[in-house]
Amino acid sequence: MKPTIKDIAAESGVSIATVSRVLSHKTGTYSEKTQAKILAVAKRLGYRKNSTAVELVKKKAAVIALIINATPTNFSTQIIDGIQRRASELGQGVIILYAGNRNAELQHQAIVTALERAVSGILLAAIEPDAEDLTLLKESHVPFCFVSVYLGTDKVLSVSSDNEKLAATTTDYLLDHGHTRIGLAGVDTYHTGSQRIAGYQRALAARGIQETTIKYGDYSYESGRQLLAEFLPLKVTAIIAASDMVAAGLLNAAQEAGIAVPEQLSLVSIDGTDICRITTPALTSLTQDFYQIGAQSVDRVMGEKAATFVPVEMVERDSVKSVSRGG
Amino acid sequence: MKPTIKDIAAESGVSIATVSRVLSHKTGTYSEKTQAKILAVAKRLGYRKNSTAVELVKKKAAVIALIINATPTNFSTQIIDGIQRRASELGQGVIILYAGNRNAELQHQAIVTALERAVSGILLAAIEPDAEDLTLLKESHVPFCFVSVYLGTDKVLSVSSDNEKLAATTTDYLLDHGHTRIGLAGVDTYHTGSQRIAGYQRALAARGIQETTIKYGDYSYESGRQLLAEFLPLKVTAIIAASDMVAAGLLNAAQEAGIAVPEQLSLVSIDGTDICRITTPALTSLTQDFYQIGAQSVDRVMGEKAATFVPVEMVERDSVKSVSRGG
DNA sequence: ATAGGCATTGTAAACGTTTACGTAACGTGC
DNA sequence: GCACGTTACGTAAACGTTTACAATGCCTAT
Repeated sequence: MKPTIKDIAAESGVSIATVSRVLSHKTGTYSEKTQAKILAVAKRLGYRKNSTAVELVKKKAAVIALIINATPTNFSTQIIDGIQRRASELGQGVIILYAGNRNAELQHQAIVTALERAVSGILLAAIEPDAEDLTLLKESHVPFCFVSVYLGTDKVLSVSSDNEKLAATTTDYLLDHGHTRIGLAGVDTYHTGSQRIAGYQRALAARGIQETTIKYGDYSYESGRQLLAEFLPLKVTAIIAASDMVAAGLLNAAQEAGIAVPEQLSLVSIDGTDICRITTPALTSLTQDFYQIGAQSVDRVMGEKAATFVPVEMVERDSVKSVSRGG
Repeated sequence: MKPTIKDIAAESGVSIATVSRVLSHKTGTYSEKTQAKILAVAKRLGYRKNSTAVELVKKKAAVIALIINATPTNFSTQIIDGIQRRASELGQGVIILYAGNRNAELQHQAIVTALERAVSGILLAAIEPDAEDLTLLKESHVPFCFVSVYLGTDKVLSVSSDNEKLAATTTDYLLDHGHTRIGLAGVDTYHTGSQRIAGYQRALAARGIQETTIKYGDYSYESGRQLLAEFLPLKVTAIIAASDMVAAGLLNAAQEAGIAVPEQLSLVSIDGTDICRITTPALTSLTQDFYQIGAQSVDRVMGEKAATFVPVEMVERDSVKSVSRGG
């Protein structure tokens, strides 16, 4: 049987209270002599604390729940990495709960599971909540934070890139390189997609361009492959891809169709993961700092100082060509 | 305050024992009438069970701990996905603990944390344990299983590809395409690397080839980029890359050096993730079934039937050229 | 009528901690 | 020598469940 503080108490001739105080470092409440004695006995017995019991009496688990879509995006590892490290620094464990694929039922279930465990915070990565979930979360009084999704309000905690600004920056970049017929590929119809569309349209409008070319998708490689054909008749000279995978799909489809990138078609990708370095040509990208997004969301949910928007960075590689104005 | 079974009991005029029985579906121990009454009250009060309390009294958490290296390999999401789904089917949650980067201290800490939580099983993904950890795990009497690592013995549970056979198959594939000067790039010096080297050497020896060309690395893109230069003087016509990322590194370095793939150099990658489809040319790969590796490791650790080795598959794409014998 | 069995419920202990409160011993200052 | 403070420790309740065991009432067979 696993030894408990009771065993240590018996063995060292003190009460369990004293053992508990020593083992949980309540300094100033015990003598050095007893400390040494108890520590020695604990070690000899191979004692290991029972977190469950601690959590029960403290009514809080030192654990952050991360709810995430089952379809693993290529950046989720970076987010998880950031969350894990920062959580670890704050003495928190991380429990990951999958929410299926935009499956409302599973999503709800994941939140309930997190609540049942009395976690210290809930992180929702790339999840668009429905009204019921939002109510459930609010009423639970457990702090929660959306990760890589901004609901357009500051009433709810979230950490992400500023999607609107990000799309505007990318559009401006292409405009500055002389492109005027610019497409936007693979965005969805939820918050993230809408914000990017807004930024894209705003940047174009600022230069007097009303005409926009938006093709919806699901951020996947397949999505990019399929979408290329839809852009061809529209004579765009550049496309902004909503994700690295979409960009890779567009790129490969273009190459198969005999369209040279960047000579005949420029491509900028939003995300900037390793994927961009691997393709030929390497993809110029508006790179998001997913590690920071993860790390700061932990700060957010634990009540530490953190920004809502994490800075992005334009990384130039080989998929964009400058065109002469009016060319 | 969150309602407990005590509140429900008071509200519906029964004892907490009855409430517990109804809520945990101990069918046959309560009447339909009481069940209906209790369920109604529970719902009205917004009752949610306290998993911590349940775990304490049951002395087991319905949770599997997954210990994983901090460096996220590009296949870890697939493994995690497999683990998560199968665990969910078996009614288990998943708690992920990062073990740093081959950091013995953190690795040890992660195991201790898992033990403190009284998890129902421990999964160690892509982790090579030291002797102390192995002892700790064995003495804990918590079932544990290595994932994507085979320690070369059946005394310890593990689920992975058969690395030796996998390397032999890949080598045979290149031999069958007429290659005789075949390199092996990016393997490590631990179990996985050694097993692959053994398979590679065995396959070559079977055809009377004693000369081998092995370059060690760490499975990364950078590793692949650097290694190419070391192969050039050796006049190999084909290289087996220890991972997709190594293959991508080799490929891009080759393209920069003006070496055409597959015309002047053939490449086969071990792993077969999405990366292989994205590069130009697409990489022929010995594809591992990481999802299954994850899923079966859960079965393993939960005492269900599962195989140690998960089948692999040769997927032909565009990075291998046939050469005429003696050419 | 009575014993026995069954269905249903209650009582209370247990799980392994933390911690409020009480207390004993031992100065210390007067 | 006494009040008082401090240090070190013990007692016991509490956290929210599960479950062994006991108890009750009712039904049935004799």
